[in-house]
Amino acid sequence: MPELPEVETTRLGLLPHVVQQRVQGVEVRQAQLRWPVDNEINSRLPGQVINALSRRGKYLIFETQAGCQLVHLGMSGSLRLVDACSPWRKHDHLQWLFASGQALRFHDPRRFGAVLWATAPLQHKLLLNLGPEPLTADFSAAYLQLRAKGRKVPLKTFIMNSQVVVGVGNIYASEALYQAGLHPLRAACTVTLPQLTGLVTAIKNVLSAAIQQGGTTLRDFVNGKGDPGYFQQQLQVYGRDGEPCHQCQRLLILIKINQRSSVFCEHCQS
DNA sequence: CTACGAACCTGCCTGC
DNA sequence: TGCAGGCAGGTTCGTA
Repeated sequence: MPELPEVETTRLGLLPHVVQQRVQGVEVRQAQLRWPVDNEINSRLPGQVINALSRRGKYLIFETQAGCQLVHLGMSGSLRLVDACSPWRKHDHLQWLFASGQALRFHDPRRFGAVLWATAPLQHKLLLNLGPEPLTADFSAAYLQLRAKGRKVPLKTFIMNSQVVVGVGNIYASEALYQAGLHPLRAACTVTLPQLTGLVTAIKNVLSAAIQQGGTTLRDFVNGKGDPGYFQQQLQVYGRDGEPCHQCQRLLILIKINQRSSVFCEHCQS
């Protein structure tokens, strides 16, 4: 479900309801997620005040004086604010109870998500080697050129690698490559600097637009308040295989790249 | 170092 | 109606 725009949408939605709130209690009903829920969530988090809610890549970081809770939504995870006494739904695995009487529930049918604890989150093993944030100046064509040197992997695989740049998942990689007119199978090292410039611009454009629209809802993504996103109405290629390209009217092609569906236009992307 | 496949899980849709 | 198979927004890990 969530790529960077969905995680950011979740963060923005939760921000006013979570920051400065004291965690009164934690209830873990299913600790077996991608990795077992860290014990510190039970032992150290209760009683702490959430000082800030930040994001690194697709990780949400709940900051407290005692340490930070990291939440990754995986493929199907979502966080939702509910009334503390509202009934638990199937696949609600965790709840954080706040002094306000609201509770934050972690819902994740596939359990690919994670809830972890770190005293220095950016030094955590899973965050330490992440590439730059796509919406900062660190993510530039010059940087990409440096990283692409000698890499023969498909361009789509390259930009979906979180060590290269964070936050670009299957939907937005497909959209950005289409917008930049670049073929998803192009070997990364063959892309010229002007083309990388266009690609960087396209990635920033697509992600920014998606955040503005509240993310993409294909099945069940909702923000912290339970609202869906609207960016799916602006998808140009993802999920449109067999339909006409909006630029040339030829039919869009679907191929598998690393077991992931990749839709593109053979005529407009090279 | 790079590249590829498998693995983690459940739900939903398609076709027989 | 039932069931098998394939698919899904992510990421790590083991193996060549």
